[in-house]
Amino acid sequence: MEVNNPKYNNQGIHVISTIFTIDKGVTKVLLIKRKNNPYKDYWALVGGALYNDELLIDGMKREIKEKIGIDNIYVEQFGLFDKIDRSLLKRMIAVGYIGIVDKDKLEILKDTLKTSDSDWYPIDMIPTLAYDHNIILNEAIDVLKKRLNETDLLSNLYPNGFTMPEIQKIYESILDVKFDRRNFRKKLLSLDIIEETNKVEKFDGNKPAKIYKFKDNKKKNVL
Amino acid sequence: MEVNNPKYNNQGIHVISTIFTIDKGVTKVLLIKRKNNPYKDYWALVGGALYNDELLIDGMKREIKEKIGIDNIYVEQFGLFDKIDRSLLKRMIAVGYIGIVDKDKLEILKDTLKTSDSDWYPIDMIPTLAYDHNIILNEAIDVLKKRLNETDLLSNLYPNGFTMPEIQKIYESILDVKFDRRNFRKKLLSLDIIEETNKVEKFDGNKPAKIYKFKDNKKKNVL
DNA sequence: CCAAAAGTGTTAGTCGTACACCCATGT
DNA sequence: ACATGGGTGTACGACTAACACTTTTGG
Repeated sequence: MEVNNPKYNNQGIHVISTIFTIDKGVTKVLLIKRKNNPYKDYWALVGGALYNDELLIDGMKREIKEKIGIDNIYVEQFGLFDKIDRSLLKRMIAVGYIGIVDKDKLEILKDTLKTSDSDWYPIDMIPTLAYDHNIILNEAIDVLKKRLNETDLLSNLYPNGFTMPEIQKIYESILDVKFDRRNFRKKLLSLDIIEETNKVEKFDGNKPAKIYKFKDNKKKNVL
Repeated sequence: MEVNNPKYNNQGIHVISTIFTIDKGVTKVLLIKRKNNPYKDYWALVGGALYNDELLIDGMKREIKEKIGIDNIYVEQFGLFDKIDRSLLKRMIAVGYIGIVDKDKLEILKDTLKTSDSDWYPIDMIPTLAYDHNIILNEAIDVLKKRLNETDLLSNLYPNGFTMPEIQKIYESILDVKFDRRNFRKKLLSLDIIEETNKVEKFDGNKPAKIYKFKDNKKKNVL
């Protein structure tokens, strides 16, 4: 390889995350507002340029930490974005990541070195984003639905376990369908990805719900 | 983005293909022998560095053309390989591609500008390859099996149509299982990805077999 | 008419889907 | 005791898997 060959000496990698949450039945994605050019004051997905000495996943986690202050959330790769002019300064290839979090358990930074704001946007009310981030987000939404039963995406959401009604509402919100309670329970149990704990969650005036948790060896990755 | 920031000013993209064929029931992959350092005289997968002005898929097809002389075969993305030291001259991220071809219908070059040999290797008899190509190949073999029914991977194999026994042998070779003839036919027809032609293929002394072909709108991509 | 390989239909089991009643709790 | 929401079982239809005989051809 000729290291300085101009045909390929001006390239870089972006790592871009689509971080979702379910807020009262509405699927939302986390956007940040850019402080600097290019795309100053545009909303954007959380991400940035990979460093030379980082694995992709580590660069992604660093960017998430820098831009919204959150440590170590589980995200997984879902696609590549290679339009030649998607970034104007350099030839940048973007690697897309997906994660799902419980927004009420996190403290999202509003203002950082490179961001002036952050907020959760319903996925059907997304403004024009920086770069090709609208394209990345749309693909992420499709992949999110396909991955629910195949990967560990939901593992961030309930670190302390969940009840059947809770997790069913998550599935229903993301997939935009309704499931029969009995069949949903049977199906999820039959997938061999969750297990019962001996705890229950009590509500005011209701029958307590059993708490389940995801098995450790839960799901296989896909990409 | 600070274009010359040393944290990320020395990166590049590899496009690497795993091109499979089925040879008398044995799944084989195409390897080339490298003419130059690094890894001079090692066997390797077909691939190389992406140019700045190319889409990934176009760079992949250019590399396939340069290294084995084949035009325009169908390949699809299947994964990313990001080990920090996978290439020593630069930080290189590899994008893996998969394709399946009929080796008897192609004229594979043995000697090119950068290659001194090429050959088909059974996937359980692979030598030590250049770079991280053994890792890439192993992952490709897994993905190949999962994708058979989901994508257009088989479309290269039979541009002029195929008989049920032919395509069944391909499935059986790749998946390493046996199917019941009746059930295989029913299943493939039920997938709505193939259609009957009015042609038959005659064999010596046997009942002629109907020729089917893949529908144009056949399958959806996955990655 | 024989050998070789292609074509076809039926049955049993499994999985997914639809659906209604009982149970535990707090007030 | 009642209101609220959680837990459970059964019956039907759809899909998957097992299995053997008939058809067409060339020699």
